[in-house]
Amino acid sequence: MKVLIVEDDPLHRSYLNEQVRAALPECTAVIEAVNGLEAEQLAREHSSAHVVMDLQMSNRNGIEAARTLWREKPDRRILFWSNYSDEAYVRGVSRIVPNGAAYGYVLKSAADERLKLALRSIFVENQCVIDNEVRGLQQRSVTPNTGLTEAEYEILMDIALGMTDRSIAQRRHLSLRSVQNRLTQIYGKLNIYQVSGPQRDDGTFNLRARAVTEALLRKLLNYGALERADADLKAWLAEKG
Amino acid sequence: MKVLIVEDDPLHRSYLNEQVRAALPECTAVIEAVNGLEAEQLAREHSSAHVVMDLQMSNRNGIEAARTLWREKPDRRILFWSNYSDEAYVRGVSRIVPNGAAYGYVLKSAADERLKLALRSIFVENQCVIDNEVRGLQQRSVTPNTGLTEAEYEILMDIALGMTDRSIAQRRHLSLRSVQNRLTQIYGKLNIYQVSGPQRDDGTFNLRARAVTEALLRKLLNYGALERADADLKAWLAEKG
DNA sequence: AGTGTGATTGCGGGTTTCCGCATATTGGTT
DNA sequence: AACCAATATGCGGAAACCCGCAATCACACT
Repeated sequence: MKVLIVEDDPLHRSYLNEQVRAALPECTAVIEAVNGLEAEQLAREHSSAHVVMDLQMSNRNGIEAARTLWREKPDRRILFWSNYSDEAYVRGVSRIVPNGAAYGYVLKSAADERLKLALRSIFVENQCVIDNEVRGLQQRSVTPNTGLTEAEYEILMDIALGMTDRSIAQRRHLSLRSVQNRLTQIYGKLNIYQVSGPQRDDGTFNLRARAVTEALLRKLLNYGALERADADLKAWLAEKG
Repeated sequence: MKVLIVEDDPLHRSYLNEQVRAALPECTAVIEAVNGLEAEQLAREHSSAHVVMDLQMSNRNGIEAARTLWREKPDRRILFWSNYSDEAYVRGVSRIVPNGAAYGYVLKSAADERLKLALRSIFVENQCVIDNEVRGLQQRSVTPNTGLTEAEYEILMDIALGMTDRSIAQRRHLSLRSVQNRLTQIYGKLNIYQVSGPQRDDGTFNLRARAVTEALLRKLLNYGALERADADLKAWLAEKG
């Protein structure tokens, strides 16, 4: 068994290396990459290697790299090891995981034991291991009342990118009014109407802009998600001409 | 000499501890805090201690903590040790550093030697040490053409928070038109007008929203800055009644 | 005093956002 | 087939945003 470690922080990288060797005595080789780009190359050379990687990295982050890895080999086993349980990350991951692939999501704050267990479960037993905290998010986002639906999330990303209602309508194949309807739903769910005390709909807030802020503060959105979405948008703009 | 280490990541914390002891043999005690809140308390108990701390922490981040520390003791020496050189952080720090205080800003990616040197310069020689990369940002943001002025940055934060033109005018004691003028300046400097190819002022983008996105992507803004600004805004709203 | 640059403000008007109201359309249930 | 809830669409209007134009103010420099 070979394991590819993808992590930009040197301290964390060597810690991971240590843990992997301890947890997986059957592992014959540990390869290290310091960012997503390098990971994609090394993964091609070692097509049988399992992967454990960080999400937040400069020069191709974990989600983008994973997307590539899985596109090239859908049964690749990947363990995500991240500092954060932001909903943006969780959505990002669960959006790209191929059907039936085994993967894991462990927080860096977890104890050594938990990490080792996850390593064995995924790489040996071929079983998914999702951190409890993360699991909670996944549940909630399906429940309608609390979280945003996939469709709403999509529109939320679009206004976060700075698109107008009209261009969103065009991109998502909706009427202008429908886009606006979705927006009002989003505003409701994010509680934009009663920011700072009830009955405050004086015009202190621009709803659309405030929604984005609120989403960022709640970690529904984060830098990585924006970056990816912006790249997608640019691609769409280009093909639209 | 006593040194207070503030860092949430255990690996980084123990690394710092090691480096501090190696660089400063005259140091008699090393105290550790895992977040800003704890740091504030421990700093009160050890009022002579110098501080080295991370910026990105949950439960009171480094900038907020530093603001408190400096308010209570303006000549406290603080070395910021951060993963990132985002302009948002740099602005955040240089906005709160008291007149004449010695402080430092070193990136985590720096070599051991650089960190040790910085520790000695600040804590022993009482000299400022700013990482070169960071230094570059400080310069640029003063230069008018490239970066935003302090006034523009302020307004940018306000729209990022989702405020309307009118409430911004009220908050900043400007006329409505002046706010809008500043906004157009910002749009210009952030290149909102020619996103994705020149001569594209079709209505694909909502300028105000796009400006925020652009600022986030360029790391003029980040989560921590938003969080702080949002707290300030809430305070203002409360006092306004 | 005189001059000039740059920020501030007012006015007007074109565009976009936000939303109430009313009317399809869809998909699933009884 | 009848029904219901959720969603999509169209219309119209109040408010907000964006900005060109022009007058005023502030401040420095000569």
